[in-house]
Amino acid sequence: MSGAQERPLRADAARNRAKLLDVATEVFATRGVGVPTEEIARAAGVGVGTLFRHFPTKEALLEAVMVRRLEAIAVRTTQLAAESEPAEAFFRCFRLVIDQSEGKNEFARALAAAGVDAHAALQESSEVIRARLAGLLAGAQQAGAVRPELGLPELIALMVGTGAAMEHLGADPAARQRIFDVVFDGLRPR
Amino acid sequence: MSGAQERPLRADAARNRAKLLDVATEVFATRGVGVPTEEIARAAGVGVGTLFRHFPTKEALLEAVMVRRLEAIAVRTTQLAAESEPAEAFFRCFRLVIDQSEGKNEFARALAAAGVDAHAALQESSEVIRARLAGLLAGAQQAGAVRPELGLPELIALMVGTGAAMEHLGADPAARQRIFDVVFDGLRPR
Amino acid sequence: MSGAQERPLRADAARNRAKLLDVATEVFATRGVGVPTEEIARAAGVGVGTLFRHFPTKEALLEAVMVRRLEAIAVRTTQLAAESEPAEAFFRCFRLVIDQSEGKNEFARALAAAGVDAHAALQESSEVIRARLAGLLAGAQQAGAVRPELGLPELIALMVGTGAAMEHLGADPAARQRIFDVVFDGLRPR
Amino acid sequence: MSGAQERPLRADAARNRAKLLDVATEVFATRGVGVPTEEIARAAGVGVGTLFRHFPTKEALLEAVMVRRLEAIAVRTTQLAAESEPAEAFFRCFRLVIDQSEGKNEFARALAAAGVDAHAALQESSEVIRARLAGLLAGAQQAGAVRPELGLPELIALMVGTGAAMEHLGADPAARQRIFDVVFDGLRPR
DNA sequence: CATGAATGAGTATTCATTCAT
DNA sequence: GATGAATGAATACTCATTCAT
Repeated sequence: MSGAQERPLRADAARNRAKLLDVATEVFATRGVGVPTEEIARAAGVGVGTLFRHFPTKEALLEAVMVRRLEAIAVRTTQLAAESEPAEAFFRCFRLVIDQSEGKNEFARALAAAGVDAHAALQESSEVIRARLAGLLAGAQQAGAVRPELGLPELIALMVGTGAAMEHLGADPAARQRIFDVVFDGLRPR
Repeated sequence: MSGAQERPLRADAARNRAKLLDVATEVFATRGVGVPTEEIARAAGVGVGTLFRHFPTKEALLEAVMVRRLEAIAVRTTQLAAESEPAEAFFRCFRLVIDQSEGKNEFARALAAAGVDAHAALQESSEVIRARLAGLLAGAQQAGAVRPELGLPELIALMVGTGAAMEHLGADPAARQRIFDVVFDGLRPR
Repeated sequence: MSGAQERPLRADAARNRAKLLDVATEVFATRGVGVPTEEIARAAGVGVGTLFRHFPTKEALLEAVMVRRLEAIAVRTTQLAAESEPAEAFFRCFRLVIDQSEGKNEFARALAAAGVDAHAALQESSEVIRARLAGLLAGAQQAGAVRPELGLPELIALMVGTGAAMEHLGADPAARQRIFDVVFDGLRPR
Repeated sequence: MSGAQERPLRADAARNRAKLLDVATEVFATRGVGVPTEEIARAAGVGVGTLFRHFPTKEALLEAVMVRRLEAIAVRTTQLAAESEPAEAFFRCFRLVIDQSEGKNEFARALAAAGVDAHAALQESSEVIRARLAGLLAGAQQAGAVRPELGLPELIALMVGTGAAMEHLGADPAARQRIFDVVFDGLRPR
């Protein structure tokens, strides 16, 4: 169910792969996707060759980074959905998604990819999230906590937009809260 | 009023400059800022040399594009402010800004530049807009149409975010309207 | 006698031409031949078009600069030869040539061109100088003031070399004199 | 002893680097420093990328070429100084320096760099040579073989100048010898 | 498997020269 | 004649990707 079957990777290879993902996540988030592959490899303590062995393309690396993020979100989302009532779960998830989107506009792209085209590998992860979000939305709407006319596309667009707003706003927590106030109040019926 | 005086520019030169700006605006918006300068020049029907005569740097070209956008917005904003009552003016301007932001995330950058630092040339245009937006915001707040705790930074962030949301959503007018409903309702007090 | 016949040039055109030559001489000497034509034109207070009307090529401009220098040297050389005895005339001319070669290695090139290939226009001026130098050399040799085995090529090479040495040395007059002492003593028989 | 330690470089990499240096030395000497990097790379049988991997800048390549020349001269100079008496050592070194300066005015630049400022990397090599030359000069002066009033700057200038003279003169060995006669006799006291 | 040297297409920018105004 | 806008070939340098060691 998760693409082509892969042999289990030797321990060091797995470590390299994980380190590359960590470094790339950090680097893409803080400095954008324009950073040269060599630099990422060096920061991960491996040669470029190794990077390209694990990820045949720079784009593949970016994709893997996004997938990992999406999967993390999917997991947390599932937890939250289990822990809380529908309405609360919905809003906590919304907030979670935004808070996860630290760094540049890279995550916006990730979500955008989830919503729009999505390369093969992303497809799967984003489908999971989309399904989860759809479920949360429906639950919140049935609970009368969210405007009933909103669809999944609008929800995702609002998440992307709120993420962009936060990114532009910077770190001021009070201001961030005011943004959430606006969006969350706006989401409520009437 | 805006820096060194410039001689009026020959007719053909002015035409080329304008064409370059138009093409660059379009191209940056649809395909991002990574598009080669040569391609922009070719699309404008001139040689690269001409492009670099008018804009000494690719960045200078981008800046000029943004300035033109900001100035257009400033003008329309002023008109709207004069025509309507405070509350209506505020919401019409908000919508105007978003509707002007067609194409990729390029406009988000323009507004971001307006909100953050911006090179010298942008500074002026963005100051004008910021002042105008501040005035509109204050007016709408005094009229009781907008939450009083919001400041200019939050307003700009919300505009950037709403633009991003729209971009991600695509053209569907009903869905766009639902986004506006959320944001505008959220902006209102209580 | 001086190449193709030219119509006498209108007064302003002649002024422009002279100004361009002056500026180019200065600029080539102080900043090398890499300076853009536009800059030379601007410094002369004319447009590039005018520059290229007078000198169809950048190289042609450089050539004209050299020719003027060579002609000036030829004139001074002739004067000196008339005023002094052979031996003194020789050494005064040598010194003159070196002192004229202010600035960069541009004059070395001019003399090199005189000695070696020389584009058509240079040919004539350099021939005049070569003849004059040959005469001075022969006179000094007959007067027993210069080693009899030296030929014109060696003399020119020594001038080029002394010019290069001076250029490298800078302005210190005492040091320059010591270079002259070495070369002049070396030129004497025995 | 000379800056950061460098790992030994793989065999093929070392070969490429050496080939590039050889080619650049030849090409800069015969055709000047204006030769395109691509051409140098092609002549060395590598891609441009390889050239820029070894020398991050065209200027760095030129510098490396000069350093190699200076070092070679320093080595030979030291040998000669050890083999001969002061006076003979001085003149043999002078001749050596000149004979090494084949090709255009490129070596003049190298020596000029040695005499004037020079980028960091050149500094060291040129210091070695300057010290060696100063020693030779002092020795020859104490032996009464060279005019006592000459300093190191004049000596270097004379070398640069003699090199320029030779370059201008071409290959004729008899004529070259006559130039040496003039300069060497001129260097002697009285 | 890991390494990092090699590759070369791609990009912004300059500048001699031409030509419409 | 003079002007300076337009041209486009040329050039240094970057970076994703391949492959010999």
